[in-house]
Amino acid sequence: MNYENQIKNKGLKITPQRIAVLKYLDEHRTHPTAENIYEDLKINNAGLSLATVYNTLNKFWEVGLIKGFSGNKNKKNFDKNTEHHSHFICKNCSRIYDIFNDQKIELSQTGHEMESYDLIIYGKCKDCLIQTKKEK
Amino acid sequence: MNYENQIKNKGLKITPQRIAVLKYLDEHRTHPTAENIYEDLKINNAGLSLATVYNTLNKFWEVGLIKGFSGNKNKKNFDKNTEHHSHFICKNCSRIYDIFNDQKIELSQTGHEMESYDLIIYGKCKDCLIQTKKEK
DNA sequence: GTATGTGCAAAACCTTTGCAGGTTA
DNA sequence: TAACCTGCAAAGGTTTTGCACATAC
Repeated sequence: MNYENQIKNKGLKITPQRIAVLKYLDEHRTHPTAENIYEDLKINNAGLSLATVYNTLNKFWEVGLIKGFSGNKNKKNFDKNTEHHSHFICKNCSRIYDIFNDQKIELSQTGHEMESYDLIIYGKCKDCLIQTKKEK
Repeated sequence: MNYENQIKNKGLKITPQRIAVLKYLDEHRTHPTAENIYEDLKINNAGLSLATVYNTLNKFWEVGLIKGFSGNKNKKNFDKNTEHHSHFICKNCSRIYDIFNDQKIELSQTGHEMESYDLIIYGKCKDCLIQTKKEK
């Protein structure tokens, strides 16, 4: 489905800014922050403002087009919504990896009702592990 | 183990402020924010500053005495570190529940090395579910 | 005695908001 | 046309920092 329709299907109006942000998130699976998106897009979209990026991200999140999560710092990272995946954050290089895992998260006998979850796994990533070994 | 020793064992100096913060987190399993802690403690610890609460929390987090996570808003919640537990956040009432689950989180065939994880489950809590039923 | 921690206020930082003007359906 | 969206600048809220003083070991 093209970007216009994805936006339209959620009952949102189509604007060039929204298309640009959605396209960006679709093409950059690096879990960018609002600022990352703004910095990259403002070059080609003269006049795009950071406030609009935030507004757009929040709207998209609200309707489920994307997901936001709090990674390393106090910044939020955004991700085009691909259901049921988790994130691995390397404590060394801070890169964020997608983890597609068929592990089912369960909420046993609590009486609560699960709607969604965020799973963030911290550790040392493959690349940094290799680097460490080389240094030894 | 008493608070003094827990702090000392991590190589940190013992100060009245640190003991107070650690004690507070031990006795209040409500996942308070830095501000919650500060507001409650300043009554009995005249002169305790918010900056010190932040410094202390960050130090404790660094050495693993406590854990921080980003719950609902843009605030951080803190938690005395009890290994292997997750959090359930009610989308309705915003309460945060501890979930002790023997489910093992695995990181299959990625090549990365897991050190820890944060699992936050969102949904509707027991109490709010009952409330909803009553209203019907 | 030296390294570390604390308190204060200011700064830094991220995110939201009000409003006027512009755009979409 | 009516509702919605954008951009700007300003405000809001949270967290960090610099520095002088105090404290722990």
